[in-house]
Amino acid sequence: MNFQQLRYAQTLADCGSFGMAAGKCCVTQPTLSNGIAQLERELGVSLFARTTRSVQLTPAGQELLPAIGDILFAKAALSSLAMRLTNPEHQLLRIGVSPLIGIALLDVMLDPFRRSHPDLDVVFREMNLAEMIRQAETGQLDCVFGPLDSSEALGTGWHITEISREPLVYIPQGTDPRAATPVTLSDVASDTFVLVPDSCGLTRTTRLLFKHNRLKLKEYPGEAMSYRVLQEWAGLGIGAAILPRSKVAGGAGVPILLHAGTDRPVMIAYHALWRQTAAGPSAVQSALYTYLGEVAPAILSGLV
Amino acid sequence: MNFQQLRYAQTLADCGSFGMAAGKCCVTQPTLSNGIAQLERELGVSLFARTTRSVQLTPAGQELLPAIGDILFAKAALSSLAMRLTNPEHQLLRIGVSPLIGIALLDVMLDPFRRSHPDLDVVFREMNLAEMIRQAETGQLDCVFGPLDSSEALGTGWHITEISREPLVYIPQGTDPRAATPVTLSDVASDTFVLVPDSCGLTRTTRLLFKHNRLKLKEYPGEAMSYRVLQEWAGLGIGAAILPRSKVAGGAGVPILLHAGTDRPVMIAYHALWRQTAAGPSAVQSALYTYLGEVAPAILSGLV
DNA sequence: TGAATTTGATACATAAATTCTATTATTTTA
DNA sequence: TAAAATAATAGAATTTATGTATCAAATTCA
Repeated sequence: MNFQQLRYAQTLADCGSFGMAAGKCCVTQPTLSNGIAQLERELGVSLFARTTRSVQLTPAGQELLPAIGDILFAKAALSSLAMRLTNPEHQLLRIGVSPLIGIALLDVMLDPFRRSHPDLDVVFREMNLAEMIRQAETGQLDCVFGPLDSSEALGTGWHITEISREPLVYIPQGTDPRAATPVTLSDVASDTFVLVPDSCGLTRTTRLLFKHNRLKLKEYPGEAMSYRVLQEWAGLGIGAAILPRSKVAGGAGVPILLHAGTDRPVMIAYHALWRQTAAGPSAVQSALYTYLGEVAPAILSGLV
Repeated sequence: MNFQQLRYAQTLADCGSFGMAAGKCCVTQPTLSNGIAQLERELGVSLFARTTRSVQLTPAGQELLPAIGDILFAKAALSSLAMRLTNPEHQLLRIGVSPLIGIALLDVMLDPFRRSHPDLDVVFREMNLAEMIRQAETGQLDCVFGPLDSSEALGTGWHITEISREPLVYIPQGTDPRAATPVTLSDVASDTFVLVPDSCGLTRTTRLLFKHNRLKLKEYPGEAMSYRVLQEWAGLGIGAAILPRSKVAGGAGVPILLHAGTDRPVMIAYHALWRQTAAGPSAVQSALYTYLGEVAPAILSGLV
């Protein structure tokens, strides 16, 4: 096991293709292919299910990928810490990201900011929403991104900025030939819904949505391991599902927007969140927070 | 940077000699020497101060070593997680250790336990006491070891076992030619004391000790970076110090035991701590907890 | 004071690994 | 059925890591 192989695995999970991941890692496709094979051999499990047309994470891969991310995060932290010892100008921003938003999107959003701060390292960590908030609280993360609710019960001293929002869509159970016209929450409240594990924040958002509309959410007892699996299960007739529009896989046709009581579509809001420290923010933190309020939403609105 | 080099650095920091560390890592001394040199070159800082007779961590090394430990901990977690996927019998115990106790000691203490559980991985993480307790609370660690006070304010559902205790010794300020007879706390309460950063638990223990005896602790404003530095500073006349007996470096002569009011020596107690989970402990956890109560103290009493 | 010992660094040859180019096998697409 | 796309394999070249032998410096002890 080496850091290169772990980076290959992380990139491949992002890209979904050996060739594309190889390009991103600046190596040839066989090199990446070998690296992944070697890592899988050492761990004793297949991380990726390959067909000649696609690559997907196996269930084992989905379980192990966060642990791989932890290693690379810790490595980046070490490098950055060392950098700061030789160059006190050097700054580090540690950012937590909900899997619902994903590192890839944040990476694009913060790209202009990173360019304008050459002495800055930004390290991302994709993790459980609750754990993320705890780490921001203890100063282990400088900023976290996730689907927060406005009614969020946070302690004092938090700053919160909405950076983007998008509509939620309804995935009907089975191959429901329903026209792609919006449905209201009460229309579908009698369905049984398949949910993902409550770590990214989507499950909690869904539950809160029903609660705020005074509806009872009927939950399917099993949990889908990914957004893709969620849709598969819905297609197989196991239950209906609710997803942000950007997470709906392409082949599914026109998505069915969810509406609350009136004509208003139900939106999921993504927030940036950070905690006010006693010492006050550093210069780079201040710059980031300004950027998040002013520039970032414009970039995201063109992407999501 | 690679995992081998990080392991070299961690082992070297433990051993204090290239030759011994090389032996522990099963490589030759030049290999380890090269590995360390390469790591230092990549990080851009010296981690170790070498003389021809000894190796010590530099201040930079002391700052970076925990980050190195984090990487190796994350790697062990990944390996163990993968192992459990192929062999469900396989168990993982994640153990947090206060720097005051040190991984080396725990390693020896748990050795018989590990031998009797072949399908068990034990990974150690040396860290801040407060952070450790938090991680035990959220289930990220199975058991933590540190100098807890009996008056410790913990939530409900915690188990706590004393595994060992040892006397505290008083290091006088300067080359005080005081006879090595015990002193009482009130004898020395007027001294100014040098302390270490409040992460291992010794500083908190010292403060509590004074508080419980209704004495005011005069603290030197700077912090010594290690127990060795603490003694150096005391020797230089910067202030007095209080240390567990096992942490006193050899050359200092007969240590001066601290007594509370009566003849009773002041002891520091080391505890094992774990949190009762809703699901109840696994078989291996139960076995560990029994071991900690019955076998471990006997082993430790012969070592500390 | 000086020889013996201990410690870490260096040089160089060898062994191992990584990576690349070229090619193959398989599946999907048109 | 041909073309295109994808991942795996083979083999050579390169790079990296390791071990043996040796050196330089400091300490120990007679």
